[in-house]
Amino acid sequence: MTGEKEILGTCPVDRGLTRVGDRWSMLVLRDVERGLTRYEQLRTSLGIAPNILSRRLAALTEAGLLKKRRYSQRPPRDEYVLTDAGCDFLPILMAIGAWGRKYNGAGALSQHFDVKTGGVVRPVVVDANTGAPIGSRPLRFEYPD
Amino acid sequence: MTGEKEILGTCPVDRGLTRVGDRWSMLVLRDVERGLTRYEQLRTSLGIAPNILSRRLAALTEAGLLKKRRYSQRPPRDEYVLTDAGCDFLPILMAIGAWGRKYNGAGALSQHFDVKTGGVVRPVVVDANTGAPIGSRPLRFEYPD
DNA sequence: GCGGGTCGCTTGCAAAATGATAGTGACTGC
DNA sequence: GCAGTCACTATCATTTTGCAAGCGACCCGC
Repeated sequence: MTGEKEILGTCPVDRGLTRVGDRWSMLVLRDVERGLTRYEQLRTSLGIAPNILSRRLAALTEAGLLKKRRYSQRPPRDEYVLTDAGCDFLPILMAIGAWGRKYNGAGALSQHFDVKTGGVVRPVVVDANTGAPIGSRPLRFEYPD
Repeated sequence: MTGEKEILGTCPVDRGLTRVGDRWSMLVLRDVERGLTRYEQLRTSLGIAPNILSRRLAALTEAGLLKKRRYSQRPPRDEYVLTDAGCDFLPILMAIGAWGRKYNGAGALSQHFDVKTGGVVRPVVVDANTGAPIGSRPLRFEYPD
């Protein structure tokens, strides 16, 4: 489906986008996170064409973000659950969501709340080493060579 | 070029992806961050077809992530620079890069360093309220309605 | 045991996006 | 003039997407 063969440059962003770099894939992951793990649930929630959904699910499975889980033997039916790689991608979706809210956020939007504190979650990308938000400190870019 | 008219659901992720949800757009932003702001620079760096690059630049400009800046009056030539919205998107690219490094990172990859500390930047998405990485605490999803 | 109904898809075909290649216009520098 | 650079546009083939219809394997009611 996807070629899976890529020349693979030195850019990690490119590497990441090779696996999930399209709208539907990300929206599928978002819905799976919300508990919509079955084909029909995803199809109706997203309003996506069935052949496209099949292809996205196969690509995401192939890419290692989702895996199939049999939830009924007879009739044989599978649902799609997040792998570790898939779970690790979710924070990125939240960051995209935060950006979307800020710059395209007119009207009422869905939100995440921290169960313990009850507060709204405000996703920010920080450098784990310094704790400082990315963009607040000067960075230097370095090529491997 | 892009329809620009969307029904706009209640999901902020969807809102975000409406503006940048494709591979080339993100790679363009990445390159602009690296200082490749001119058409020819972008085209040769990305290996993208000129018509596609034109369309992406127009879409990103329309979407408010880039703006044109005249750098030569005669001959009239523009370069593309990041707007505030564009700059705010960069941390997301770094998060995608971190994910790509982790799950698709064989071989030598380019990296960001903190100029002050000299250390490698490790982008993580945290909740600004608690400081805890997204995924480390239980969250609740809530629809507007 | 036959006629729905659900679920998870596949198939066929039209429409839209992408991509390769060639060309164009406005210059500059010689 | 004449070559060269830069930022594109135009044309067309290829690829991807999307819609609508159908299909196979069941289950459920009668």
